[in-house]
Amino acid sequence: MLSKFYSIDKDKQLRIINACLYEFSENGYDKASTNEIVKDAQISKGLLFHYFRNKRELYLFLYEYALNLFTTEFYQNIDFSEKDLMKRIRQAVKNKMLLAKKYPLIFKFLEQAYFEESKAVKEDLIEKNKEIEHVAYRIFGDIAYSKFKEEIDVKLALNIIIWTIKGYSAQFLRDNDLDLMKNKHEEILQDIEKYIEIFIKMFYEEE
Amino acid sequence: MLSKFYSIDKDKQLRIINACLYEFSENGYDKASTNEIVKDAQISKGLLFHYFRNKRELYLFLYEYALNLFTTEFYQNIDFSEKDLMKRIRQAVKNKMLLAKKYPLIFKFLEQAYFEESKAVKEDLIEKNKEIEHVAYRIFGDIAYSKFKEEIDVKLALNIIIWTIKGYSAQFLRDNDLDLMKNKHEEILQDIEKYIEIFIKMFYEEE
DNA sequence: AAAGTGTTGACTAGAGTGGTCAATGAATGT
DNA sequence: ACATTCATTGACCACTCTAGTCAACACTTT
Repeated sequence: MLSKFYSIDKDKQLRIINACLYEFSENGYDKASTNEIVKDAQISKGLLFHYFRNKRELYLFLYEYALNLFTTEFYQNIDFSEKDLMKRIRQAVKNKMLLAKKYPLIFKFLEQAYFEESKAVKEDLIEKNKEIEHVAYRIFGDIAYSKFKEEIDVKLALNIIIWTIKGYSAQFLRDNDLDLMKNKHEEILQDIEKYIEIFIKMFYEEE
Repeated sequence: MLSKFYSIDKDKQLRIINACLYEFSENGYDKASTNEIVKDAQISKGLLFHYFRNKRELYLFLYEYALNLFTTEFYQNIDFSEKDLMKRIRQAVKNKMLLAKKYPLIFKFLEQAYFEESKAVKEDLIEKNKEIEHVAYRIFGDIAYSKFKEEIDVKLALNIIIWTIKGYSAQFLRDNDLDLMKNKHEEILQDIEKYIEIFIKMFYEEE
């Protein structure tokens, strides 16, 4: 079915993909309009449904495409020989930011898909996520947790770290446009660095 | 205009309010249907628009109503003579939970309103929030920050604490139904307590 | 020139929307 | 008993927008 889509002009392919990413990330599944997509991609309505059986199939294809592109590139640039948690986290944050800069549309789309509530696709998304969830925690897998203070519950500490970074990101994205992020690259890293320093003081054994 | 609404039967008033809270919190502003509301509240379409000029006015009234009810009751039960941050936070968490239990519909509605994206009301919400934002941070206003370790940046520490609690709540609400929360009251408090203990160890001067 | 493929966009049938208004019912004042 | 006022109804309107279809056209390839 999708072989049709893959065999067409790369330019057109990208035009369609980008139009979809934009429309879906801006409006969510239900409110996204295929009419807008074809207008934006400069193709006819019929052609879109020639490539994809229906809206749902289109969305799920897009999700897989975006997730795959993002995660593979993300993990390629993680140095798994580095066993220190904080250094690993620095890498991950930096990595994610570079990717958000490189693929802003995909980043936005995935952000929105994370909160997608439409009954038409929600279960499919959950299903697809299960397949890769264990991969996501690879970052915290082979870490030298011996550096932690004995009295600290590592699991709780990890949660604090993750939630802090998520909280910072959420606040940042609320206060700034994604396009603006490109310029604030350094600022973000410095902010995160401050938190990481606190975590080191808090959680690591003093040497 | 609203005097009409306030002067009617209290039962009917509540039926309308609850129907609105439910419909809006379940679907967001745009997708919420006034048809569903009147069906649920068991009144006629005309009557709803007799009380409220239009959908937007209805929503904004509801937001003000919900926010007001929630915040006043919330702050009434905060002991402002207690100057220790962690104790204050314990109070706040407990308080919010009791309110979520007492007014689940309002809680859900406010949660959803926080993420409302509809162009029709987004700016109004931001406007209304500005009015009370400074009130929200009263909790952290008159606190004895002298207990903190000297080398800790209090502002960053506060963010970590807030984001951790938010993160925990978000995860909990994702994993559990709101109705289920009633039973897990104690469990939640115990979980939060563990994090608070870590924060005390991390941020407070040892005595 | 025939056959096959890619591509178009006008069109359909449907669902649903917020909001209106002439008509009724109930209650009150005279 | 009548008139006036008010609350309440729900059929109805005009409209928007939707996902998806399909006969027709254009372009290659045979």
